[in-house]
Amino acid sequence: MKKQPIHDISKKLAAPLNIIASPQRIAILLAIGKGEACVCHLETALGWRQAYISQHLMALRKADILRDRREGRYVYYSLKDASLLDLITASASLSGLAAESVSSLINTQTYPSCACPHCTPAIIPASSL
Amino acid sequence: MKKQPIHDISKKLAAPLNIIASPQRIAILLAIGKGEACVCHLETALGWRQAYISQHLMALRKADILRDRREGRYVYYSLKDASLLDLITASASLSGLAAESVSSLINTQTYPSCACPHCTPAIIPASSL
DNA sequence: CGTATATATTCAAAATATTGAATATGACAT
DNA sequence: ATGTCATATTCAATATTTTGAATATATACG
Repeated sequence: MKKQPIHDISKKLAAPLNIIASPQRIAILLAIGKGEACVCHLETALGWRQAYISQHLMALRKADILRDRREGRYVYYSLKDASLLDLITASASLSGLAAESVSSLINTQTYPSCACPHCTPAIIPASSL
Repeated sequence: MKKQPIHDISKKLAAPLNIIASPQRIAILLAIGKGEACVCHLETALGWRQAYISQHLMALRKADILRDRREGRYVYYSLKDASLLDLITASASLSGLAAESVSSLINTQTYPSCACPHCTPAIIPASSL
């Protein structure tokens, strides 16, 4: 393992963090949680337009943070490394937030095949997100 | 503890992360490490102009990430919460880096009164930063 | 006092990121 | 094939961030 200068390391560290450090993308990551979610689910959960969500998903995928899996018409997204949620939770203290107020928002439910196209508030109540 | 909607929480989470997620500011945080450092030390360690460093220090202080302590002409900066270094180290995996390649860059030395104005490579070799 | 040194601030130009609108693609059903 | 639904992409306008240059402040010292 060759030792890299601090500027190189810092640059590499900053790149994915920078993609994550956006309110919209953090919300997406929490909404996906430990399971997987399709775009239509996120539309419901977050209340944004499809194209807007898709743009952020692309940024996260490009940064190698998300995995995507197509199943028919639906594409399911999941975190490549679920420990990212721990990292986000741990960062709560930086914002003066209790870790619990973050972890309680993490969608822990797994959707082996997400109820879409029935991905509606009836199945995953928006209030729990 | 009142439950806040996901968008509010995400916004609060993103704010400090966004300040941290910059190559320059991560380098500064690593160079400060668990001790404290004055601006002139960072100038030497990072090879940047004073005003440039100061601007980033101000951003970090404004985000409540750094503490400053004036002692005569010198101002010593230190992390308000040293566990931030753990968070940065933990984020290494997101960049495909070994945690050790990051932790080895963290300046662990404490400078109770930093040897400045003798803050030179002779005292803290730039090679170790 | 004036001068020197350490650090902070302001301002504007350049670079980058965000967002909305429009449109494209891919898969399934008829 | 055509239509429809889910998702992706492109493009341009706007907003924000970054950076450099210049300058200001604060402290110590003579």
